[in-house]
Amino acid sequence: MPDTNTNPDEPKAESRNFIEQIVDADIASGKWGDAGDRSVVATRFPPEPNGYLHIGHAKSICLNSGLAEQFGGTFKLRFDDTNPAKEEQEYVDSIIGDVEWLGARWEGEVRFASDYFGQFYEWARDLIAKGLAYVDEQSPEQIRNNRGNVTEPGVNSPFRDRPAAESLDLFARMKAGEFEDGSMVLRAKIDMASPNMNLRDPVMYRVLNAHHHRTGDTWHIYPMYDWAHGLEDSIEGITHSICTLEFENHRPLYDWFIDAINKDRGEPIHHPQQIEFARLEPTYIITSKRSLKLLVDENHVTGWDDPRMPTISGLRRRGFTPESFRSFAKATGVTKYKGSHDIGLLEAAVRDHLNTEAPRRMAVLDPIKVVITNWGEHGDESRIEEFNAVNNPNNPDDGSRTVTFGKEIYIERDDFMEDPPKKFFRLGPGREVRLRYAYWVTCTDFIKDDAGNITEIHCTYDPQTKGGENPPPDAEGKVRKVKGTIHWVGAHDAVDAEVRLIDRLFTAEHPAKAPKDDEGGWSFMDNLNPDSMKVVRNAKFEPALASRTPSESAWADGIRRYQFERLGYFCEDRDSTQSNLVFNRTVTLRDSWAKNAGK
RNA sequence: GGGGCAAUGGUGUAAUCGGUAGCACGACAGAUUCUGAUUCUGUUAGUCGGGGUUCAAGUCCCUGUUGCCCUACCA
Repeated sequence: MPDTNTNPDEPKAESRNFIEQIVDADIASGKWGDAGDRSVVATRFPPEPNGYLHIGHAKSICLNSGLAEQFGGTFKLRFDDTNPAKEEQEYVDSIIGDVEWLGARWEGEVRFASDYFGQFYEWARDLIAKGLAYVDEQSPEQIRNNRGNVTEPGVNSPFRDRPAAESLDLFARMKAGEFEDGSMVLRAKIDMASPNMNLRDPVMYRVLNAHHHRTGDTWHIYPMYDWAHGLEDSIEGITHSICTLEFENHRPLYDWFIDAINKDRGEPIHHPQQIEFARLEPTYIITSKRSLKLLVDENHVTGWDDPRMPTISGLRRRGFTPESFRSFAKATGVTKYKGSHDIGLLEAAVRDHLNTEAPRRMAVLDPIKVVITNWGEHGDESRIEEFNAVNNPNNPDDGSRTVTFGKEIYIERDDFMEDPPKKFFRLGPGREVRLRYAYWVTCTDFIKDDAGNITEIHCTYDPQTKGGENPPPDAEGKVRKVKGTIHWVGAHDAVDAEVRLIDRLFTAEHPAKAPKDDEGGWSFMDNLNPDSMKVVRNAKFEPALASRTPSESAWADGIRRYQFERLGYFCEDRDSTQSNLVFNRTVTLRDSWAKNAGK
């Protein structure tokens, strides 16, 4: 047996993902500073402001900011705004809001790659002077054709060996705006025969006579992502430059650029370490920004923050919490394996959070009227009785509120069956159920309209069950039992409301994946779920849902969230007004009855 | 015909020097319950294939297979 000096009573050390292990090793070896100094860890989140952030970005934010937090290092927020054609201020604003909402705290000001354009330009001139870059006047087509392919080497540009002075002059004139878009580029002089296509003299700058959302018209050339990105990280002193798997083949290029700048240089510039991990790929969701933009532009959804969208703003509007994002990010792990992640994990995470935090309320989505026929036999027929309802049985500190009961109430249409099976624990002719917090009632009759729809149910109540309590034992000592408890809302004080029942936007587990027999006609739009949002306009709410009750604590983001008993978790939509309440369903409760009924 | 990366239950992930394959979600059973929720208990099921080294292999070596990425003046 091996030496087992571990104490079984000691909690097992938390497992570390492969990135944490790298950081641990770097700190131990003193790679970035004094050995053991954890505060040297510097990470960042570098979005391009060309769309709204989605749940995959949320994971990256959690990973990067979480690492900095865990080690006591720093986390920065930087926009990668190197392409003026696609980027807009609206996206900058939404992204900042999303990162804040998630709870990630960045160091100092928000940064922009465009702030470093001058530095990039100087370093590019330096590379030209060293004979490591050149201005190429080939057309885009020629450049593409001369690049070769994965098995064939490319051929050198005829401009590759032009004198540095000539390139320097041309580069200055490119910057000055003397040339047309696409007329020439600055290329790194690496190796046109490299098996890594990224090293076949990649383009560093292109002529783009375009207006930039921050630098205006000062530039006529813009750096390519591959040239800029590693330099941005270098300038900001990023130690661990975390990105997704598809950039693995780019890492040698980023290393080459830094080495090229540092060649013959007195004080070398900082050389970040890039680490790639597999992006989050949740089921039933698409995360391509292009596709998401298409959904918005073609009005398949109402906007980037439509509650069906996998964007952070959409999921927030749907009711998901920052905590649920963080635990989802943690649950999905950090690896280099490109799998897919069950969206059920996100739903489990938000249920878990909301179960402890969300006050309970009663709401009837598809109301059917119930008349208590013997209400007048035990007192004034018009009387209203008050009952105490706890806000959260799992959290006694949440207090309670009052619900009121009278002769007429509403229950859920689903909670009554004319001819129920034995295992149906709800209402049916002759059956008795508990109305939560109120009384036990027995169905004596029901009324149908000409179309055969049930329009009204008649019940008697048992005054001995006041508050929903069990009735006293009978003469033989037996206590009557009831199998089911259902929710209800008093007809006399019910508040009308609109409820949006949100379901997954796509019906396919992998909506972006074309079927095998696709011959080109397929589109991810084919997988759109026609029932992704059902709007219920005649829901009945208990009055305590109309506004926040005094006993209720406010949510950090100001969004009111509740559990509607037996239905699910819901939050108030931003369309909601005092006179027209609108709620979104975040997620249903787990429902083993519905699951078995479906079998 | 090239280069890079990856492979552990249904899904996602752990396993420190080569030493009991663990956790979460799900599924299934049962208990509790004024939410068919929650909670609790139990069950289920896994190291991509083939060789090799070793007392001992998810882990080391050889070899094969499968999947993903790479030929924008996008990021």
